[in-house]
Formats: sequence, C-alpha cells, structure tokens
Amino acid sequence: MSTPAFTRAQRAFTRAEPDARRLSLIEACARVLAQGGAASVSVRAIALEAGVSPGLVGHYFAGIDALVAETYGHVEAQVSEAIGAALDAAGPEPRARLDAYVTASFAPPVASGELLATWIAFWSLARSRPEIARQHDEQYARFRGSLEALLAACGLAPAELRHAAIAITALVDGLWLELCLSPHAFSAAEACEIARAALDRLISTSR
Amino acid sequence: MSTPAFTRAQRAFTRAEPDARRLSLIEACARVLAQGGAASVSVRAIALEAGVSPGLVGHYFAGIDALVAETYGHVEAQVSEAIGAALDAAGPEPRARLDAYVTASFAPPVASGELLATWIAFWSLARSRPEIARQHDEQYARFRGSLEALLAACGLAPAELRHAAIAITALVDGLWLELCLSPHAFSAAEACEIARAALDRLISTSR
DNA sequence: ACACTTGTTATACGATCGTCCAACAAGCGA
DNA sequence: TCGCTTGTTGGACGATCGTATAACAAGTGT
Repeated sequence: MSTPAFTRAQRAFTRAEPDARRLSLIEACARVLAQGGAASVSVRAIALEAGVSPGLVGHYFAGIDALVAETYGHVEAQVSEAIGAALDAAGPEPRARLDAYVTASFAPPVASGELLATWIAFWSLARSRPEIARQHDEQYARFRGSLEALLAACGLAPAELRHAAIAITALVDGLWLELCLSPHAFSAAEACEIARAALDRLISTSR
Repeated sequence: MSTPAFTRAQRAFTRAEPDARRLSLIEACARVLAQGGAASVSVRAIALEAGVSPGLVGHYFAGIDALVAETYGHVEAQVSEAIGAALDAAGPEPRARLDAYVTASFAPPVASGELLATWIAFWSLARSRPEIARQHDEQYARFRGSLEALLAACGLAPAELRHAAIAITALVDGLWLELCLSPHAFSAAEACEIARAALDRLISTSR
C-alpha cells in the first residue's frame, strides 16, 4: 500500500512566489475554518487543503496560531470590502447607504453558516490571544466610526451619535448571529425589515 | 518519580450518589469550558477538575460530546433562572420587568467573559451537532415567546409583537456579546441606557 | 461472614496533534 | 557548467487526545 521508491514523481514540485504561497495557505486556512470550525483546524488539514506538504506551514508561519491570526485579518477585510461595495453601489444618499448596509449584512456572502463558523473560531481565539482581541477591537471601533458619520449625515444629533451607532451595530450583529445560527427562526427579509424599522424610529425620534 | 507501590492510598475512594456524581461532572465541564473555552475541553481536564479518574467520565456519559450537550442545558437553565429571578424581583409592572431583564443581561453572572467562552463553545458545537442546535432553537423560541407576552402587556399591537421581540432579543444579545468580548468599547451602564432607549422608542411608537 | 453488584481507578491502545529536521529540487549568480 | 541559496518535501518525535478494559473498593442482600 505504501508508495514505491520513485516517490518524488507523484507530486509536482512547484516553487511559488512567496507572497502567493502565503496567500494560498491563508485561503486554505479560511476554507478549513469555514467548513469544520475551530476544532478541525490543524497543520495537516490546512496543508492538505492547500495541496502542499505539512512542513511548509511551519516555513511560512511561526505557528498555527499565527496563521489563524493572519486569516482573521484576511477574512475581515473581505467582509469589509463586500459591505463597502454595497454602500458604494447605493449612491450618495445617507439613508440609502444605511439600507444597503442592512441588506448586505443579511445576504450572502456576509450572512452564511460558513462565515459564522469562521467568526466563532475567531471569537474563541480572541479570549486567549490578546492580539486577535486587539484586532477585533480596532475593527469594531473603525466600523462604528464610519457608522456614526453615516448617522450624522442622516440628521442625528451629535450627542446621540455614539449610542445610536452602538445600538445599530448590536442590533445588526444580533440579527446576523441568530440568522446564521438558526435560519428557521426568521428570514433575511424579516431581519432587513426589523433593522430598517429600528433605523426609522432612531432617525425620526431625533429630528 | 513514579508513585510507589501503595498507590491506592493516595486518593480516597469515595462512592457518590449517581445523580450527584453526574452533576459534579457537568459542573466541572462547565468550569473547564468557562476557563479555557472549547479548545481545552477534554476527558482528562474534566476529570481532573472534578477530582475523579478519567475513566469515570466514560462511565456516566456516552462520550465527551454527550457531556458537553448536557452541560449546555445546565448552564442555559442557570442563566434562565438568574434572569427569571431578576424579573420576579421587579414586581408585576410590565415595563419594570423589561428593565429588569435588560439590567440582568448586562450584569454578572450573565455578562461575563467566562459565560461568553461557554456560549462560544456551544455555538461552535451547534454547527456540527444537530441536537445542540435544536436545544438552542427551542430555548430561543421559548424566550422570544415570553418576551412577546411582556411586550403585549406594555401595550404593543399584536401585529408588531413578533418583530419587536426579535428586535429586542437581537439588540440585547448583540450588546451582551460585544460587552463580553471587549469590555473597553462601552460600559454595562451604557448598554442598559441604549437598550432602554430602544424599548422607549418601540413602545411609544406603537401606542 | 460471604458472594455479588456496581461505582471507581489506573492503564493500555491507536490516532492525531504541533513541531522539528535532514534530504531534495529548482533557480541563479559566478 | 557548477556551487549556492532557498522553497519544499516527507517523516520522526514526544505529547495528548478519546475510548476501552481489567483490577479493585465499598456497599448490599442473604
């Protein structure tokens, strides 16, 4: 059953550009994370997914934790880009941009079980790895800042901006979490409707 | 370095009531889960925490997953009891009960990093174990039902009850998650204020 | 007092984990 | 053309995992 002597012929030795190889390992890690969650992440699984030898992971990353930390930044950037693209497609009207943010948050690829599995894995790592917790804090603060600017453009009073942004972020995150975790409880359309109604109340009350 | 021949004398052989032993194992599992997250849960760690031999875990539970599933139900019951006690202490006034629910959600022991670690572990298990996902769905539906009754007592129109309950649950869960995950972003008092303001808007709009 | 049941212990076993490392392949400057 | 650098491989190593099991201790009924 073991491979014959001419082992080397069975897998092509391909030397990749270092940055491309790093990226392919990060993307393989993201796929493993999305499919099996944090419990299934291992050096061997990632190397198999990327089609390389297990030893190569240690050559590019200090350890499995460093690879997961970099994967967190990569996936986070992808989600930010997807939401940013939806905002840009909505035009310059502030309220239309808020609606686009809501719609994009409850539609693939942002709302999906795979992304939830990835995020859960990161949350569980954030509790034991301070640099991942710091990454999360920075991303949260950055997003809340842009949401505050959007709410200000909708006419909200400056004194209410901070709490309003925290409320909208928490509401959308809570709906997103429950939508991914148990899709049968309510639909994405309902989540959109709920979030838009909350935005209506928030904006009309302040004006 | 190895233990001498009279090994048996070093640990007391204590036979416990079967139900009490089961409960002590469940509580030990909850402590391990709270401290180290899902990654640190193992038969040996739980047995060490409970002060028993590793083999005893297999004697009471079909496997490590069955123990974790039962631990989920146990912790969930504890949280429900804590919130229920806060509601009862608030008296019969519906709006006061809503405020008590908000206050209890953002104060220990409900809002704590240990409970977040436990919950994250359960979420990650729910994706691969259908019975845990079902447990979560049932608990979510049950809680949303009682929240709907409370909102109806506050004067909300029946047609708005479902969406209102989903919205409040998502808002509180989102605030709770962020509060546990990064306590520096905002305070528990701010979370209370934000949730109460959302309740005010929701109730005053409907009347 | 003595078999018998059963909770409990300690250990063995195979699988898998992260890390490490010597050997090898390909490109490249001299 | 040839040594040299470096990406890459495959396996070794010790640790830890979940599970299974034989031996043992404490009640328990007779």
